[in-house]
Order: sequence, then C-alpha cells, then structure tokens
Amino acid sequence: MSEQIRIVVAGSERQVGAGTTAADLFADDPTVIAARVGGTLVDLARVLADGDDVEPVAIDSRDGRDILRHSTAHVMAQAVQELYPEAKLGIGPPVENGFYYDFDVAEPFTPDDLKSIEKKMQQIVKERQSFVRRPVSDDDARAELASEPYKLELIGLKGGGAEAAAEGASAEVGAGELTIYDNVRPDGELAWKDLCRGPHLPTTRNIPAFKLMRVAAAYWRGSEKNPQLQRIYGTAWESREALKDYLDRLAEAERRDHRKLGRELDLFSFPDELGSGLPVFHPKGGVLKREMEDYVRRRHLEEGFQYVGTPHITKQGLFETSGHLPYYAEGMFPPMELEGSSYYLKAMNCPMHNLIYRSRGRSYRELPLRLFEFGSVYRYEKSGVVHGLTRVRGMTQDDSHSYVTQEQAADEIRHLLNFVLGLLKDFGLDDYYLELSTRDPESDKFIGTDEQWEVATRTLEEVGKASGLELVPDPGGAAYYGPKISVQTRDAIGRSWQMSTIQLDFNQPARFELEYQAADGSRQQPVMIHSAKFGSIERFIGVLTEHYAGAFPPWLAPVQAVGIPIADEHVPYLERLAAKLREHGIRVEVDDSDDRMQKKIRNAQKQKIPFMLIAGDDDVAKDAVSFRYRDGSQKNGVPVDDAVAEIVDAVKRRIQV
RNA sequence: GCCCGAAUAGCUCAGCUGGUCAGAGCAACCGCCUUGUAAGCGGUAGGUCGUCGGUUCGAAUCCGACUUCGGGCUCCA
Repeated sequence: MSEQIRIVVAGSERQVGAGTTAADLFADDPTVIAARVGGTLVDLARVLADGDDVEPVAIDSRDGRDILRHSTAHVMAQAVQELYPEAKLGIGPPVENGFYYDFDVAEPFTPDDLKSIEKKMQQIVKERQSFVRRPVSDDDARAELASEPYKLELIGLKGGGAEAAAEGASAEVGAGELTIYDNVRPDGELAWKDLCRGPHLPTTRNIPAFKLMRVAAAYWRGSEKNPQLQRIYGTAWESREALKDYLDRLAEAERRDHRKLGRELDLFSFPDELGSGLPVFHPKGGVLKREMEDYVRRRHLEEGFQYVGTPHITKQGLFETSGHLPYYAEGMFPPMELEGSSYYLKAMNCPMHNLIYRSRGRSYRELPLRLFEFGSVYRYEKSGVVHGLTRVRGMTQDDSHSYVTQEQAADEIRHLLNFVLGLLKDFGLDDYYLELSTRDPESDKFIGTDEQWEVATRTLEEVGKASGLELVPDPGGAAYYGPKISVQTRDAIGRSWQMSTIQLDFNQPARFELEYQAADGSRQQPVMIHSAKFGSIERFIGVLTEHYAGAFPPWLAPVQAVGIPIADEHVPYLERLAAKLREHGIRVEVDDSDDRMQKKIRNAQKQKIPFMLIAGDDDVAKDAVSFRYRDGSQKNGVPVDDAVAEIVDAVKRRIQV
C-alpha cells in the first residue's frame, strides 16, 4: 500500500494516494479543465501535496474560459510560427470574450493569412497536443528563448513590475519562478514551446470552439514610443453553441450601431465637409436632443442649479490660469491669432464658470452655489480615435460646477450622485457601477499636493462606497486637477459606457483665487465639484440609440404616432384624430401617401414609430381607431378618447411601450 | 498620432486579373392602382466611380499623396 495524503476536495476531506493529480480527482467530469489549489489556479496535471485544498475549475466558468482562451492563444502563436517561422512572439493573454497574441513580423497579416492560421490551428487542436509545464531558471529560459527578444525582455521584468510594464504580461511571467509550456504531440515529440505562467488546458483537444476575429496593430508594452506589433484577436468558447451566441451578440450590436441607425432613422450625420468628429443633428435627431435637453435643464433647476451661459472661445490667459494649457494643450485646437492675442476654442467649461463665481464677492450663505449650462466644447481628438457620436471633436456637455465649503463637499457629491442616477433611470438606464479614477503617483501630469489628492480621493471613495453600488478602482485615470467618480452604465445588451462624471477639484479654486466670506468673517477657499450628467449630449444620444436599438420610448420618439388609413377616404378622419393628439403636444403624422396600407405599416415599422393608428370603415363607424404597436401586436376598435389618453399617458409617464 | 483595411447614385451593394463597366434593388419624382396590420404595377431622373497627381494608346480598376470612414493601439466625455 502506497503512502496516503489527506486533501480537501471541493470542501470535503479525502484521503488519496501520494502522487495523485488534480486530473485524477475530476476524471469523471470532462468539463473540468483546471484546478484551484489553495486559491491558485493550476494545471490538472499538478501532483497534489498533503493538506492541499483543491477545487475544480470548469471550462465554462470565468477562470475556465480565461484558461481556454489563453491556451487557444498559444495554439494560435504556434500556428503563426509554423507558417511564419521568422515571427517573434509578444504577449498573448486572455481578454474579455477572447484573447490576442502579438507578433513581430515583417509583413502585416491579411485576412487571408488569418484563414490559413485558423486552418493550421484546427490541425493542432485535432492533434491533441499536451500542454506540459516545465519550471526553468531565469538563465535557462534566456538560453531557450534566445531568439525571442520580446520574451527576453519580459524575463527581465519578471516579478511585481510585469503587469505594470505591459497589460497582460503577467500571463507570461508570474511573480514566482519562470515556467515554459511545451506543446507535446501524442508520440512525445515537442511541437512548440512558449514562456508562460499557465495554467493551461490538458491538451489542445480541449478547445471546443474558436474563431480568429481580426488583426490590428498594437504598440509593444502599450507605449507609442515602442515598435508596433501585429495583434491577432480571437475568441474561444466552451461549446459551439456558446461561440455562436457570442457571434450573435456581435451581430446584434452591429444592428444597434448608432451610426447605422442614425442614418436609417434620419437622426444625425457626419458630413465630410465639416471635418472629422463634427456631427449635425437632423430634424428627427433634433427632437431627441431637444426633449433631452429640456428635461435635463428642468431637472437641474429643480435640483438647485442655476443656468448660465458662456462663449465658445477665449483668450489664452484663461486656460493658463486654469492649468489647461500647460497640462491639456495637446487636447485643444491650436489658437487663432487676432488683435495681438491668441484665442482658443473652449475645451472645458470650468474656467468660465469660475469667472462667474468670481464676478463678485461670495458669502458662505450662497454655498453650495451650483452653476450649470449646456456648454459646447471642442477638443482636438487624435484622428484615429474619433468614432460616431461616442467620440467627437465638438460636443455639448451638460456641465455643472458646484462651489461648496470643505465640509459640504461630501454631501454635495452624494447629492450629485443621486441626481445623476435618477436622471439615468428616467432615460431607461438602470444598470450601472461606479469607477473611482485616481492619480498615478508616478506621472507628472497631475497638479496639486499629495494631501489635497489624498483628501479628495478619500471623500469620493467614501461617498461611492456609501452608495451601495459596485466601486471599481481606476488608478491613473483622474483628470490632471482632481480625482473623479464616473458612472459606468450598462446598456440593453450588457455593454458598459462611461457617462456621468463627478470630479473633485482643489486646484482650480486656488489658481483662480476663488474665495467666500465665512461666518466668522474670514476669507475661505471653496471646493469645486465638476459634474457632467450624461458626459456629453452627443455621446448620450449615441448610447441611447444603441440601448433602445432606435425604438425610443414614446416621450423621446421623434414621431410618436402615425395615422395609417385603410383607404384614402379615411385620411380626413385620421387628420381629425391627429389634431386632437397635437392639442396634447403629441408628435403625430398621417401617412396620406400613395402607398398601400401594408406598405405604410412597413414604413412606420422601419421608422420604429411607437404607435400606429389605423382607421378604416369599421373604426370610423364606431368613432374608434386600431392600434398596431412596434412588436406587431394590435388592439382594434379603441374609442378615440381612449386612444388619445393611452398615448398621452405613455408620453407623460415616460414609459417604454 | 501610429498600423491595417475601405471609399462606385440619397441608402445597400455588383463591376474578377486596365479596353461597350458605369449597373441592380430600395429611396426620390411622375402616372395608374389601392378597404384591414411589414414591400401593388409601370415609367422618369440621378454617379466626371472620395480629391489631386502619376503610369498607360487607354484607369472605377495599377502607383503616390491627401480627405473621410471602419477595426485596433495610444488617448478619452
């Protein structure tokens, strides 16, 4: 009888023979592809030690998918090096929904190359190559990987610095000893190897479904100063069905693309003549924009904000005072020279609001003083980042600045956060988490003292935590003048968008020498809190369009109802109904075109109009109308007064239908 | 800004390797027709093929630059 060890398997204690591997424990469950021993993910081949606490890791769990994707990335790298032996390896970590691997190759990959790489990968998967872990010393690793310059660089970075050095790098080199994974064919021949922390799937055969998605360039270790590598993105899933679901989700996202819907629904466009990132809103998009602005303006007033207005350009000095020019100049359009001065397009509204604050003496009795406007700002976004309405060069922020005493800051942040969340809910967005963006102590792009940052960050953190929402750290993500909390909103298909931001700022009040007179007669410096509720009107419209897939709730819908006659003779009847609806402010049209009724329904459906009001002889006889809704359902013979009431009610309550 | 890809009628797209290749559907316009929940029929008009150069006897097609868009990197509301 061999020696026995005691281990804990999935919570219950067991006695097994020495030399037992994790694979032995879970041999009857093919979905288990790795294990967690004492909290650390390990290969199934790991030999267990006495006292180990072992949990199975299923391929469809979060960790399991990461391992699957990481292993698939290895298979891809192997395929690439078999097809392009001169390709040098970068890093290849799992990412959200997939993986990538970076390669240094002389010629960029083409879509055809992807096909051949994918084919080669399928061969490797079929071959059932084992992933075999092999610890190596640093020196041995250097010797083995002498022809892989990027890997050598990673070996040098091993330890705590690896992840900081390059996102994903810790997937290659962990904090402990280095390991190399050998891909071994069933006959024992070494097929390929890569420096890797692991763990991996037992064999390539454990990859049920994968697909290469696209190729792109990426800077080595994420810095513009470094050479660009060719990055191939792929995805891998625990089953063919899961892969198909994922591809379907991508297709759904494409159907919802606001750039496409904006064109189809005649909401907005991006004329080349204007330049990149400068959208125009068409009448229907204008309705959407105006409804939003009207509502948001009203809500600001209700929450104690005062509406102000400021110009789009200013002399250079203002942005020097604010600190924008020294710290933010590359994000601004270059200046216009006139009358001996340099004028800049406004990139942020805060300096102007500061001038309003400073226009006369302020009393502590006035605080919190809340200034708000739809401020148009222009930012010189780099040409490669402009994207539809979500990343533009000219935008309107629903921007406010609250000036408060030090003591009032936390309450005001709480107030702003509640206000913002309420607004988002009103627009049908009710799934979100918070992100706390702090400064990077290593960087010199942040101004102010350590203590100021410390206090500001702590204040935001406390309010964020107290909100009960998930609070995710975002180190280094702060604005140069202060830390911020942002609300990340998840849309109808689960994507998250950064919308609202609340930023605490101790710096600008000092730079502008803002002050108020306190109760004791002393002069004190206020704290300033920046807040954009939707971030920008443009981005918000883009996000809303995708969230609703263009089928806006009635209160926002550019056309809320359309009258569709069965025959021409029913047009006057519908016109009378439309007039009644217009008395209640409903945006209604009657389709009196030459099209047949069926075609009119199709058109209205494609325009995603919430209420189709159909009338023929039957309806006219009963002083009624028949509803067709966007989902294709219908409600016939509704008395006209009831019909009007239903539509008016839906708009008033801002519900979705 | 960097890398790769793309740009043909208002929209979606054909047009392979340079020589009747300037086309289709939808939309628009004009007629005719139209009584029950996603496309009635016929006709008309519309593009110097993103722009500017180049190669060529000849360029939508090949080359270069620029503009704009897409996917990434970096950055960001």
